[in-house]
Amino acid sequence: MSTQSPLSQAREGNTVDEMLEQVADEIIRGDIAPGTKLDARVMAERFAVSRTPVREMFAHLAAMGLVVRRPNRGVTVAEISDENLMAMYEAMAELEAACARLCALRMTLKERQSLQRLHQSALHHVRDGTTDDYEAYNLEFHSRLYAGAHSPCLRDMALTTRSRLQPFRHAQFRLPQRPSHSWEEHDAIVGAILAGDAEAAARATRAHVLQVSHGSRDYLESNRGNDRPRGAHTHHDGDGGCDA
Amino acid sequence: MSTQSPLSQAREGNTVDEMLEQVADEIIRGDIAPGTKLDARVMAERFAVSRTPVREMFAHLAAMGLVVRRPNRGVTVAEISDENLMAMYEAMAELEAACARLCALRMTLKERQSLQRLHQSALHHVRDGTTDDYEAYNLEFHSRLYAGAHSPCLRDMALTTRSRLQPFRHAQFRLPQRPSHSWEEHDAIVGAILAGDAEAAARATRAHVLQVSHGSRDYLESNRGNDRPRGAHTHHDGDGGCDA
DNA sequence: GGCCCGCGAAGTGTATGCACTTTTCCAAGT
DNA sequence: ACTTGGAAAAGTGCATACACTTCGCGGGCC
Repeated sequence: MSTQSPLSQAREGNTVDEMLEQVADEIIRGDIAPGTKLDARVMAERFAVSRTPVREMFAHLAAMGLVVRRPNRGVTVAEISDENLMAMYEAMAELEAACARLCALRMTLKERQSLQRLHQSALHHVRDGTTDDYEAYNLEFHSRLYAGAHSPCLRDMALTTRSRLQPFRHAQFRLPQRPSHSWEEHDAIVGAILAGDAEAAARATRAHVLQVSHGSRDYLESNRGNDRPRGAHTHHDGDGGCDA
Repeated sequence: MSTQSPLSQAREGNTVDEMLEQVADEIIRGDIAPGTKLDARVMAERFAVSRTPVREMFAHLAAMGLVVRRPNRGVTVAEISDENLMAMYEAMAELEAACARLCALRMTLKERQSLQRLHQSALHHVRDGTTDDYEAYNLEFHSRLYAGAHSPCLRDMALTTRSRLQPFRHAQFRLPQRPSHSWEEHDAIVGAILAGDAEAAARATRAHVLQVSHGSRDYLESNRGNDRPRGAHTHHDGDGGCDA
């Protein structure tokens, strides 16, 4: 969108990346529900390009794990089985635990102070109870963990995995007492990091993420009966399905 | 390859994937050196296809991190700076440590026995000194760690990261006493896993991988002066470069 | 003699067309 | 009436064609 370029062909650095960012965001935000089929032609029309760059975007989305491409049957936004969801959360837990461990060892003084400030200032979100606000804080908190590890590769893996999990985490904090529990778990993590206790930070983070995963699973299960009765999670999928 | 289909168009499930597997393998095996430019046209001729599927393959390779695509300037097989190499090894260490931790907790009896057998039977490779044999054992050993964690997502991440590291590990075991040291480090890992000591397994694995990373770095540095004097690692690359 | 500008060739990115596969729907048979 | 075969339509995948960008080179200008 934005600058309506008068020319017609050859740029790529803009075309595909812009589409990719936009569509990926829509999937991650949940605007496009898992299981939806993405038609290459309507995508092409929507962005006023031909099907070729759309196909390339699909390839990127598939590589990110946000969509699934089956040989001659088009692409659908990824739909994760319960087992896979738990497996991904488990990987996420290990990833974040590793980050937290490194945070405890390597965060700069500024980063530690900033983390603590962020964490403390979020306390009123817990009381006021604005779910969206807490979710924003939560996102930022975890991002700080990824960054504080000072390991770009780990950070990227964590961000990627989080992106793939994001479509399945919506309304995660709707459960009444979840924000307060979450904040307390964060508190343990912050404490361990500030104290420089690497193993404790790892343990606390792992526990926290696994706790979140249980929330996600319960939330999904409670919705299985109402929202989509025709078993949307039945594709077996063979391998783990989280190559990324 | 295999069945030389007489037809001409529309199959994808074979065409791109076969090319991808083959080229990725060549990059991983080091047949194509890092920094080499891959010409889309000659690729197309080589596989007797048009440039379209070749481009798709390039997209996949880029997503795997094996090649770098610059806007209008073609693709080159990935060349990793020293800092990025170390960062990737660090991530690898955390990934493998997490796997080892889970191995200690969840490996079946059969897996434990099989791991120990593999490890013990490799002892003679250390003495006989066939580097290739030891490397094969080493690959298998680590693969068992990934699998034994029973976490498909972690396994895939580990395999992906290993693929990206592989081109830079060649002749890693050429250093005289490396196999013997490596075997002893493996021994510590196996011991911890068999004993069910999760944290010890994680520590031992992390230490082992970091040890390997130092070997890789030293090997690269010792070759920097001779093999490629015109500084092949100077691209700054901005972000971490291991989005996976 | 050295630097800069413009032109040409090589190569990348996108559009379009065509071949094949899958799916759907309708008709004929049981 | 239900199932089953097949044909048409929809949609994916590849090839080819074309537009634009980048890099290299030679001639003109300082």
